[in-house]
Amino acid sequence: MVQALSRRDRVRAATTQEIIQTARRLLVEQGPEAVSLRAIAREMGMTAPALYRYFSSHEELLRFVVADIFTEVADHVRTAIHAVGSIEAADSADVADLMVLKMAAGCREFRAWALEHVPEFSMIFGSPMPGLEVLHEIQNDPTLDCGYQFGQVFLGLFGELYRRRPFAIPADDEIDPSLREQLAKYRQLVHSDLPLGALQTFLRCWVLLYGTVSLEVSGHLKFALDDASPMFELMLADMAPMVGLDQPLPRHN
Amino acid sequence: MVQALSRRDRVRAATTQEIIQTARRLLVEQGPEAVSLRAIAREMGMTAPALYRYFSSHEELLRFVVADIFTEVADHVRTAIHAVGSIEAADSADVADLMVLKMAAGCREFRAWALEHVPEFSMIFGSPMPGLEVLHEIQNDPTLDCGYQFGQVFLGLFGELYRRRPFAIPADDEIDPSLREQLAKYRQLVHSDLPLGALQTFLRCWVLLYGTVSLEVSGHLKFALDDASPMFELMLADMAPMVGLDQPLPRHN
DNA sequence: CGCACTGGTAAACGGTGTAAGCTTTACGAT
DNA sequence: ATCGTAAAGCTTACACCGTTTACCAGTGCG
Repeated sequence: MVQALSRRDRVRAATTQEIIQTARRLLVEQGPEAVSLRAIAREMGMTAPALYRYFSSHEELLRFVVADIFTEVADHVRTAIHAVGSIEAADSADVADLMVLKMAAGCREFRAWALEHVPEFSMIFGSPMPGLEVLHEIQNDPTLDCGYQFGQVFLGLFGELYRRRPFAIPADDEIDPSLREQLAKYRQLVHSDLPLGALQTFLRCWVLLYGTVSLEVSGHLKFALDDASPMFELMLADMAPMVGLDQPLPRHN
Repeated sequence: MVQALSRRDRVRAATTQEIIQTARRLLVEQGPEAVSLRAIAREMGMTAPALYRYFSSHEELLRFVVADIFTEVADHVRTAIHAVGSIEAADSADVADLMVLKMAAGCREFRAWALEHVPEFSMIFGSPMPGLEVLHEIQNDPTLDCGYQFGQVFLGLFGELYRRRPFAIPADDEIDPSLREQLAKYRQLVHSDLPLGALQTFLRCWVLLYGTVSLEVSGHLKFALDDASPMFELMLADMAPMVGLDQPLPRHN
């Protein structure tokens, strides 16, 4: 099924990638408004309409940029999780503890990456992309897949934590019926074998993590706090009991 | 000190208001990109440069729009809180319960307003406005005051709840020193007499509420849920113990 | 009356995304 | 090896955008 790439196709892919990277550089160096077709083309020694050979519109180009950012943050979080230690190297009794450490490391890395990459973070998690409703109908939307991959990083970790050291989750019949139905659909979508209650807990954790980081990064906490890191740690403390810990998610030094 | 407005000044204020309302209408009907000076002017039967008689730039106009939206959502929440019942009419024993109902009503109204006014919500709580850092140094920035007023609605309610039925809060020396310092500054800024621990709890509640609503409105929960209302209710259930309740924040019918 | 100010205009500058058409280059199949 | 074709540039053009400038019709006031 998969065709070997011809030389021309490889050149094309390389150029496509270069366009995306140029767009990202402009985003970081000069802000979101600077990411114009003309600016990108200028930066690459081309003219703006030439970019239409690679992307059908400005918006599509941006969606590829978003996808690129998504995979980067996913990689960062994955790496941070992995750096905590490997499961094989640990005593089987310590494995559960290790998973907890990985969880904390993943969350903290997510925040750290966000704070170091504010424009990128705003791009992928900021206000709804123009034409978001339509976006869900697009077939080859790269953001969907990359967003999915990103979610899998956290969900995979969460699932493993649950398997290694099961914590209290609501039984199926304790879950709001409407929510239960949606969770079932979601479980199927992400090919998970976790109980619905675990998925509910997972989503609650994600809301907590996203809300805290997003609020801090967007600057909408500045009215009260200059440095929101203590609030982030408090959030982690809130998250701990959700996954069956008495202690806040510990630091891994 | 306050001068009576001359007739001309009243006309001017009315026109200013009409510009803002036109901008809001365009925002709602045609999305954020449609709020251009030319479009506003066209809509009002004027030309774009005429708007410069009222606002010094496009961005300043937008900041006034944001301020307008802020006061509207604040009014909505305030009204919803008030509609639950007046304190005078209640038995003194029921007053505390009443405050809890008001709290729940305020949070739910905030979400309801956000869902009914997605473009406006994205405008005031979305990704950081271009040049946000500078924004804090502007003197007559209307968004600062209106954002403050908005915060006071929730903080006032929270404070009254705490006074009527004090709940467990961390003592000053249990608070992270860095956070304690910032909370002290914040308390002074908002002229509150609440203990620092209460302010910390308040901010945690706000992070929870904002994060949940923002995630839902921006559509970044769609990957899992079509209807996020059950998650919102779960969030309210999480919030309840923070303010000393065993039961989730009850509904007021 | 004359003067200054207010609130509008049109024109223009440099910027944007995008569409259309033309040219050159280079690959692939015959 | 050649020829057709498609890819990947280019230029030009259009309709927008925010903003500045210069100009002009009123209005209110000394």
